[in-house]
Amino acid sequence: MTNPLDQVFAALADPTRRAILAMLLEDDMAVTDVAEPFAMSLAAISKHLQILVEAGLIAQEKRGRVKWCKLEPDALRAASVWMQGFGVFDPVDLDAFERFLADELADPSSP
Amino acid sequence: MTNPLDQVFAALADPTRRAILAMLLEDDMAVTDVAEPFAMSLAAISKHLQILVEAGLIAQEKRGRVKWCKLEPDALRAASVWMQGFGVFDPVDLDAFERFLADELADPSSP
DNA sequence: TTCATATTCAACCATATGGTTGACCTTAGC
DNA sequence: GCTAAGGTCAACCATATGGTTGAATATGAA
Repeated sequence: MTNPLDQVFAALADPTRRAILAMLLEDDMAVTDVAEPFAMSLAAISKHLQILVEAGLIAQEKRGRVKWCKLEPDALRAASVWMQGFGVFDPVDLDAFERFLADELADPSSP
Repeated sequence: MTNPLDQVFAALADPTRRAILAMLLEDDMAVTDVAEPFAMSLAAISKHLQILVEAGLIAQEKRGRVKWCKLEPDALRAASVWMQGFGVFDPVDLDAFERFLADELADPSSP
């Protein structure tokens, strides 16, 4: 799964990870605090966070023995832009969007 | 995976399915024609289409022996709204879209 | 009727995913 | 130094996913 959009959408497909993103929207959090409301092990949450990092959706920074997690909206933006190409048809940008689609279809790493 | 957003994002996580959606943006298509550009069996494409139907992203209608597939953008819009809940971008961020396109053209290895 | 086309079904396979547990490393505090 | 807290790692397990093939079904054409 090399394609960045693959990783972003796959990361968003899990409700635990979407809930984590929503929590981080409020504020930056430590890994243990992220895990607290969930009925699963810390290791499981740690894995979810790793997936979010690899998708570019969050960033982590270690200060002392605490690892802080913060939202990283750029990857979300790319996915949102992809989706909005379907939902919103602006005559001005339709040509550009079609070029983008042609590009994605032509890319051998994609389909 | 009961949550509709789970299904929508999981459906979008596969590059074959995103390419199918892009094709259907052009026009409605029969299953066989959808499958034509892909290097995989018709049965595999049939499964991908079923996943897109269950996610609400496309609809299928059988006329004669041909089953037509058409885009159903409402489910996409729901996912888009979820992402916009993060508030980090406008519902229609054409600037972001243009930047995204520029990046795409500059780096064809990452659609 | 007979044959071909369009599509799905069923069984199977390899790999990915999401979870567990217990051991491990690093850092903080006493 | 000793102990505890914060996280990760490794091994494992069950199930999901994405693909295959061959048989089956339904419709259209001759």
